[in-house]
Amino acid sequence: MARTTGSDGEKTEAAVREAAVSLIARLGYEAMSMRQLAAEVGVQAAALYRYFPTKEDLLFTLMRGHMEGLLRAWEAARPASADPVTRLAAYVENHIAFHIERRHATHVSNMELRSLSHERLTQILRMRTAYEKELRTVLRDGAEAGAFEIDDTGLTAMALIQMMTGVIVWFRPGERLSIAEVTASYLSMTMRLVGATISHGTARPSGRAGDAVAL
Amino acid sequence: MARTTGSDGEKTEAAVREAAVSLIARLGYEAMSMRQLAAEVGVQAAALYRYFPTKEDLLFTLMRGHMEGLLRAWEAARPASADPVTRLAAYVENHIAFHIERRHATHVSNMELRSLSHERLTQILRMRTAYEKELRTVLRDGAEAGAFEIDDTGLTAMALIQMMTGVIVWFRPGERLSIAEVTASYLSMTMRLVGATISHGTARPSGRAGDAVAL
DNA sequence: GCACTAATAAAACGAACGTTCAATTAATTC
DNA sequence: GAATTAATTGAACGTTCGTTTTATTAGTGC
Repeated sequence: MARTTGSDGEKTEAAVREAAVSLIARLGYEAMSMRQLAAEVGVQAAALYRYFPTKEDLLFTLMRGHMEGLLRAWEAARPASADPVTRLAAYVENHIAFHIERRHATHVSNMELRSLSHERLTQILRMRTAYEKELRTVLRDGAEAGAFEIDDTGLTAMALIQMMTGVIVWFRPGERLSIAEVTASYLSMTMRLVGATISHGTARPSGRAGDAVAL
Repeated sequence: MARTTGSDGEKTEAAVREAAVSLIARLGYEAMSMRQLAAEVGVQAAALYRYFPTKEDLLFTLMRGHMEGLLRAWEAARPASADPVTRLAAYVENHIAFHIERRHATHVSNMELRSLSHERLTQILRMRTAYEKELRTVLRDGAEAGAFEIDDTGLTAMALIQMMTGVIVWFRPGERLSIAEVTASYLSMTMRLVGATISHGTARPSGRAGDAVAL
């Protein structure tokens, strides 16, 4: 009863991460035991400690990966265009697509922050702030260019992010609405919320094809 | 080593509830131990069981009280007027005021649902749905009356509620913005989001005095 | 095929958990 | 002021927790 046939470190680690995201999203970090996680992976609890020195290390690794992915996704989606409407549309589309695709991981990253040590919490919040700052910049540029009408850039950015991220609370793929429909609605609401002047036709973004719909 | 001088059941129960809301909001339900809670109240852990038979009973009691308070607050704030803009403004103002005043309890009610038994979860969700339905009704009536331009009433209601409730995540009383300023901004964003026709001057609501600001 | 390393199991650690129970004292009732 | 009730303590229960240690087997390099 020791090393099992076909065992592979990389596969086990990946399975642990995947199972952990799912379990933490469902039960919460504190409520998930290492034995439960191990059982889900099909391994003994002690085996987990070969990959993650502590339970909190596991949580932090998951969160950091999620935030890095979010920042990378936006870097890849960020349009070259300087047009504020195009840039805002790209932000909204990327945010919604990313969060719907990774509902569980987003849940973990948003709900379990209090289980991190102070130092690691700071690290995650720094990444989150950097991501939010991107939206504030788009909004401020747009307001200065006269494309948006915004009272308070910071407040508006927070309101938009909360609104968009909230999608993961109620949206279930395959139900009444498609991802494209949801994205189109949120895009429309966003543009109205920031008082976008209806230049560029109906603010049809350039971004990825297929998930944008006329407003 | 028994009953202490000046001890009073009602006061102790109230102190337990207050301390529990604060502790659960800060640490999370699973992470808060009954001994920790008892220490905060200045009592031994066993004393808590005189008021709440189990830890989950305590959580449920807090959540139910919070949701009942929210529904009652809306019933009291609901305007007699049939004007959609007035009704929507009242909903937004009540929602933001209530949630800012009870940040901790809202946190608990929104984040700890998974720690409830199935039956009790259903009970809380029923109340939440009833509250959300009030907003959907306002939106639908407004759309039918031509006062709002709304794609999808259900989706818009969820987006608005997420946006408004998100206030408790970043808002801290006494910082840059006052409650009145925040409420005014959210009111303005809400009206633009639903495409409110700018009837009734600038949608100046009738509701409570003092916390509404011209848009 | 032998030495070495990677991956796991099995068992155990002390600590903390929610909860219960019996004893004890303060307040209240008559 | 005795009897009764309300409020709490202190100690203990069995369980579960995250983690560590040791032993054992599967795969890898030569």
